[in-house]
Amino acid sequence: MGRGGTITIKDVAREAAVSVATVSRALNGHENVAEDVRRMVLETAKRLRYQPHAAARSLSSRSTQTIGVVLPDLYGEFFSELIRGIDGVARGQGRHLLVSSYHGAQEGQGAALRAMRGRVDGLLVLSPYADQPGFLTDNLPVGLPVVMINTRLPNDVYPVLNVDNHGGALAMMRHLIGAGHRRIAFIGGPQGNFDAAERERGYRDALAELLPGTRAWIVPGNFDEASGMEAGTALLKAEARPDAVFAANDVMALGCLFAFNEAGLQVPRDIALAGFDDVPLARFVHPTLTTMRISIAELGANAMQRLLHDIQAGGQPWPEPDPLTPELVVRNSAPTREGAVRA
Amino acid sequence: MGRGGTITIKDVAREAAVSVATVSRALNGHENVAEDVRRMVLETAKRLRYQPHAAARSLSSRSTQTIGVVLPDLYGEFFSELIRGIDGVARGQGRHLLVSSYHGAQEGQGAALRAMRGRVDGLLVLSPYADQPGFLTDNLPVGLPVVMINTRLPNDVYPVLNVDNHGGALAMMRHLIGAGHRRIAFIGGPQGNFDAAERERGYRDALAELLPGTRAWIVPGNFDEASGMEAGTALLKAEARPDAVFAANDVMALGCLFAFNEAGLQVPRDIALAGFDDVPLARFVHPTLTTMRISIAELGANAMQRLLHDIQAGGQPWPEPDPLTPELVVRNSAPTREGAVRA
DNA sequence: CTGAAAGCGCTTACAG
DNA sequence: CTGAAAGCGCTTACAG
Repeated sequence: MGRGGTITIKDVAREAAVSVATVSRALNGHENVAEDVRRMVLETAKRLRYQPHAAARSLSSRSTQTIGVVLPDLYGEFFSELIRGIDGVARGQGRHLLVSSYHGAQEGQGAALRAMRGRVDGLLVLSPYADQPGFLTDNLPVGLPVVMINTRLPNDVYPVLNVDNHGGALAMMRHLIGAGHRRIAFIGGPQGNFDAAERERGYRDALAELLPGTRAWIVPGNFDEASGMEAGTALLKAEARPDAVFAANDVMALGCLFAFNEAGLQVPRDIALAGFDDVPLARFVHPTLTTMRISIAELGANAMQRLLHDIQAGGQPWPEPDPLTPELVVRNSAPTREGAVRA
Repeated sequence: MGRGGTITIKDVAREAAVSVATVSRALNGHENVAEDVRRMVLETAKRLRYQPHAAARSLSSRSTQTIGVVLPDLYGEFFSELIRGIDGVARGQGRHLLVSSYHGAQEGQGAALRAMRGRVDGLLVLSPYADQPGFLTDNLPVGLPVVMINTRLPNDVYPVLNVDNHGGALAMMRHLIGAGHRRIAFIGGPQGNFDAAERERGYRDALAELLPGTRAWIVPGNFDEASGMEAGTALLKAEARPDAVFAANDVMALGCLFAFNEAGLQVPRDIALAGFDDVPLARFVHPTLTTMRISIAELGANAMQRLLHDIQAGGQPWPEPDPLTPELVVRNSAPTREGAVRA
């Protein structure tokens, strides 16, 4: 036995009276082992409770069977769902997950990326710094397969899995307009936020296409509840208030709903309201919130699948993966009008 | 350079014109390196973008700088919060996190535990199988530091971080009784669930101590919303309904609240209601829910701290860690009575 | 303070 | 089908 009482491949070899090479082959299911020898080795390994040492195996086989996941944070529903999706695929393939968060700071993320050397076979990265020139290439080992998630990339060095925010916003606008709304205001998201910008672009494009001549009506927000409340209050001050409000995310829609309730307005009778994301709360508020559902877990699962494909395929050229399509969820805050066309 | 274009310690040594031993010492901050040599090595390593190979380092140093986290699942708020707490401490100490979920099946967990060999310096485990004889010892390398989380253990082989569910239930009962309630019903949790059993025990002990002679009034539940609804409906059918209901968790309390609303009862005027956990929804429902808050992130952080201590301390004897104390959160569903003593 | 060498526990050509 | 040996990229006594 090795020091510390752990069983090594040598112990198994000695006990089974074969060479370590044979033990290794038997355990790894190689073809070139006599059937009876294999059985005997397997049984010996089991009896000794032998468990291969992962670091040693990684070092010689140059494969770790683990995938690194580098995220800004591990907190909250979004990342939780993302990890769930990633984990589901990983388990199915017998891969381990090395998760790493860097809590915002750019230098922290560089370190997190560099520390992955020798620990993982590939990397899933969600990063706001990804579009900084050289950031990825400076910190990532060359040749390591990487898939980016929900990230704007300056070039196509790595495949990216995004959400089709533009298409989702278009779909919501089609729904609202189909339900008869014409004066539709939009509550925007934080400056520089990619998701928010894409959703706003979808709003504008829908107006241009479906209600030509209508002016865009956009109030600022920053994705939190308070900003949604403020936006809602501001909208009610307009001489002619909107007949529908589309918030760039659910949390702001919830704040907006609160403002409408405070003002004594009835949603959707007096004013319709829609969000984006389908947060868990969306189905619990009154009225329940019409929104675009994004399956974050699916996003994670797709990214993982793509990464595993890339790891196995080696350096094949990669077609850009399809973005994830959000799904319209019609609830009570913005119902489909009787007889109107379903979006 | 090594194959694949990666830089190894040899490359740094050659470039710096010293031995690999010196490079290793300089990089690891050992004392016995001349200051100018160290500077030169560090600079060379930086210039070459050298990053030590984690597996190689682990193999020779017998330390991985990573902590394994084995959970039943990665899904939902509980595990998300737990991981957040764990991650916070891990980052502070420069440790990586290898997370593993086994989705319920016992065999899956055994495999997850065994696969940790050579990957981690210690393990954080949350397991419903932990009290099965031999389960832990059969699957865990001897000598590997382990801390269990929220687990009932047959003996004290490993330290356990638990939540003081019994004390929490006592505190809630003190609050309800202090608010003047006398007919307090309890909605129980799933059979065999440790948390649920402890909370029920707290309920019973509080009755025995504070309202001697009162019979316990317990309706079954299984922690989900539907069972809370059923329990609430059942309670209203009693000839004399309770004046307060204490549900073993918030989700059931929410279901119960729904049942009361349906029946036209006003909470808390007609009947008070309390839960346990402080889920995010608790502050959004009407009326807001009085409950016991458990800081799951703190539970995770404490467990991680303890584990790191054990890793560093070697085989010291471990005092059982203190359980986490839940905190009473008084909201509108069960307010403190005017003039009543605060719990 | 520095280097040559052994060793960590595996895998994998290379011979046979 | 099997074994002896080299090698993966580090760290760390051991000499000097």
